[in-house]
Amino acid sequence: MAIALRPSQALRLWQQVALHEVENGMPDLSTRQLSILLIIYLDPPPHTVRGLASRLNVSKPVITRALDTMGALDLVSRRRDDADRRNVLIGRTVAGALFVERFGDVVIAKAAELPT
Amino acid sequence: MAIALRPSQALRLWQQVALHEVENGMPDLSTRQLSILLIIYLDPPPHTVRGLASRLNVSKPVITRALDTMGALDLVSRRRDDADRRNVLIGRTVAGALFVERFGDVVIAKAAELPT
DNA sequence: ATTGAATGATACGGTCCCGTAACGATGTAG
DNA sequence: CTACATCGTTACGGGACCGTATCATTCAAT
Repeated sequence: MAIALRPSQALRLWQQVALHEVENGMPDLSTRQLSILLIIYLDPPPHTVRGLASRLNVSKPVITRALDTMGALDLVSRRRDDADRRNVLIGRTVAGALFVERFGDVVIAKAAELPT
Repeated sequence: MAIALRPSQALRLWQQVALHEVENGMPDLSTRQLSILLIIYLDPPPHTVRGLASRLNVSKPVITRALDTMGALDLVSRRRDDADRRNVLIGRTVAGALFVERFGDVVIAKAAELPT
């Protein structure tokens, strides 16, 4: 069944989750970076720079730079596609999977605490 | 009643909302900026630089810079406190209220579309 | 009046990100 | 073999943000 939220609940949920991330010193990801990360971890592979750029309606360098940053944080990985060596396949990492899983837990916890 | 979310729903919700913001070219706010914005619009005033820095567990310049950026976007306003002129009171703007309201609508819409 | 505390802003060097344009590497078609 | 297209990356000048330290302004207490 669909999830029904009232406006105050929706905004409060976002606030509580964002606050939790900031308070606990998690990486200060932008909306773009978070979008990319969640696509990689929620949608079926393969993921390429061009595919992500097209889906997000942004330029390719935006994706490259986001992958640079999140790669430095060990949240995503890159490797060449052996079938077509022009492509770069973007993959998951252990640290990234843990980050996403923990993030989901935060959302669930804050949703459970929402006032009626 | 509390909102119960399964892990896949929680993460998918975040993904869909983030994707919607990026696709539609909304300001690419960081988690810190979003936290500050939502505190200003959800929590009762007054809001000060020091109070926000303390609540978010970050330094004062972080708040000043975030207010600079979001002020340039006309999402928040600043004015001196006449009672204690050391303080700066952070307030809402029409554009900011519209942004937050629209954002809440996006969350509600994406939550309603979540698969069971 | 003087001292000290408190507030928010600014300066600094450094890193990240922006949009646009060009680039090297690789693949494809004639 | 020679164009040409595609892919991801890099270059560029500019802006935003970082953490730390310092600043001017304002208030409070002596």
